[in-house]
Amino acid sequence: MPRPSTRAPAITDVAKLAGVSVPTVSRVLTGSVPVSKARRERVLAAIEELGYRPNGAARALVKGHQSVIAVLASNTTRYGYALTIQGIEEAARAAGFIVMITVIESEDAGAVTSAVDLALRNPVSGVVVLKFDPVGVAALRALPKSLAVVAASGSRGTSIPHATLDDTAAASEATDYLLKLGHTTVHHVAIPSSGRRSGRALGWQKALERAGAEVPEVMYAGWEPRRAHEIGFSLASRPDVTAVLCGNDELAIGLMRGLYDGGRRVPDDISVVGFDGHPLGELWAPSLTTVEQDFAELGRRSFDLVAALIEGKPAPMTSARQPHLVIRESAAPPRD
Amino acid sequence: MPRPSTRAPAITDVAKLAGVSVPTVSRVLTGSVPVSKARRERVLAAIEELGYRPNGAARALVKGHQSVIAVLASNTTRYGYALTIQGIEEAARAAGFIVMITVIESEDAGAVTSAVDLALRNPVSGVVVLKFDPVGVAALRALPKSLAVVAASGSRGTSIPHATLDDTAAASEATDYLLKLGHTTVHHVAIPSSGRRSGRALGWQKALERAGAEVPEVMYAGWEPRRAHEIGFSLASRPDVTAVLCGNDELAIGLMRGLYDGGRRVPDDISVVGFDGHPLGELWAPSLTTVEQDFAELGRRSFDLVAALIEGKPAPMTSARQPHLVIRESAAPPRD
DNA sequence: CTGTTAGCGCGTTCAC
DNA sequence: GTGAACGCGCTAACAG
Repeated sequence: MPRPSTRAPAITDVAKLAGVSVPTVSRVLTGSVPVSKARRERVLAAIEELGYRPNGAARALVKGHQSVIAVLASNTTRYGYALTIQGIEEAARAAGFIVMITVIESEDAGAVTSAVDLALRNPVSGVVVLKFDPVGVAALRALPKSLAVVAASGSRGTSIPHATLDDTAAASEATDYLLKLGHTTVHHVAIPSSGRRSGRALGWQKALERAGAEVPEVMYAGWEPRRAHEIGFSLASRPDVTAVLCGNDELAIGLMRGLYDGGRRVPDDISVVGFDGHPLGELWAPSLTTVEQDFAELGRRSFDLVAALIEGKPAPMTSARQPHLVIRESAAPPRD
Repeated sequence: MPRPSTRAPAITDVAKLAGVSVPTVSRVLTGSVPVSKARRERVLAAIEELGYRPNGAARALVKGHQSVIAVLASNTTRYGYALTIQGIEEAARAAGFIVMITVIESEDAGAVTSAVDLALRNPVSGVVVLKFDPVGVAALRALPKSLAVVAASGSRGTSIPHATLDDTAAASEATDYLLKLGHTTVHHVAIPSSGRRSGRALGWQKALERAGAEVPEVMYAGWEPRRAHEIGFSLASRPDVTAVLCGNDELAIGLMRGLYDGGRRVPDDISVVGFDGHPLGELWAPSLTTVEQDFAELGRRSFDLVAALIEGKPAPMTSARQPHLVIRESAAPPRD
């Protein structure tokens, strides 16, 4: 069983082997100050031979922070979350940063502060909070103001910098589409939201109001496709429901199966539109009409934002590629 | 725009405010040595007032390592990968560790070493490699022997400690099931594998050989459900194919849609069995018969293993909850 | 129980 | 260009 045994080589070892002083090694490492070619090469050779790797903790101690950005999220596996994190990691790695992930299991104050404490125990350069839900909002509140913090979110920010995906407009677009198809109104099965009402629910409601259509009560499904399945099953016995906009694709899929189990057909009896652009949506039968969102891009942008904050540069206010409706098979004109 | 401005409070600030020496503060922090109640409370109050948080880099410098474990993976969003990472993070957080994630984009030597260097620039206590594919294998090779390293994998390990999910046996079970249903043989659509052949392919082949059934050529689909869709579509015109075991559920879903588009019905015309237990599988129509695997548990176990290595304890050789077949609707006896 | 002293590995003065 | 000296924040090893 391999035990961490031999001490990792330190800069002093390199200096000794190369026959130079420690600062000289440091200089070739950072490239801050020129070093004579001969010495540089000896240092490089020594580094190579020893397999030396600078100690990040020592570096961080000197510089005050390390090239690490913390990501705070309530979940890492859900589609949008996972993709956003992937985008953050990708951009971070390209910039020589590494990402630490800490999940916050609930919006309970204890869970939030203990997770934040754990994450901030390391001298991170900045933090990205996935503000897709109430947990994200709570995390933002618990973060010290002195840090470089950005939120990745669906809704626009307040005081702290936000990278956003405007799902409100996209939800309106999807709702308009269903209305235009001839449905008298559109129902909404919602995911948990960061505010009183998610951007998606807001956009849906606005579109309905603008069209003078009735605004049905929102059905809350949490994150569980199974719950959406139940909702779908019960909706199957309600002939007044002809179109449903779902808070995300997993719910849409659960809903469609519930509808199917209840004896209703999509899109013949009822139209369903999802949200996010989950890769399995297009493989469903019927394939899922949905609002595609570029979460990876949101993640990259979030990183760019923190990076700018860290360097004290003005935040690059380039807006993200916005969500857009992708028309497939699951929505159609109503029956009659 | 909030810039990182005011220096974070350090232990000296706390000591000064509490009117004690620095080591005393350290002692109440670590609890290593008893401190008189009066002083302890003053220290605690000062910590509270200042919002002090110990600097992990400084700690790491002293202790030789910090409470950080690095996770190396080729991907963070695919179902099994994401869940394993979730499990690692969960166990790590419970133990006061935080996880850093670095993705390795390809098995190309450059990509591997640069990612490993980036990850190890920080003084991690240990590392977990997701050895589900060739990239994981390459990463393992690039890691220094002096580190506490464990692989989370489907296949059993060689020199380094492994936490495994025995998918070979489970693949045999699934294949046996299809054979028992009356299929003369079973085809296999494979994911990329960490070895020449994945455990899943191996188990499938073994079961076939044991039963004296013909072993068809493996169809490689990569990770893309779309590719499985194409395979399904082409398989639709091959009446000799009556049962397919897929390397994962996403492929199974893509395959089923391809079959559907090619005019074949599942399970009437053809049986399909997936792998992993993706939550959307049960919502498909037909719901997907699959081999469920507890990836989160694999992740937790992987962390427990590194944690043990770090402390120099013998590795806890408790075996993980093993994958098992979940029978649903997508597999049935052949037509004739 | 407590304060003093030393040192973790590195970058950054500052002299030469 | 280069080396010597110092300090980042913290804990461990000593004295008391």
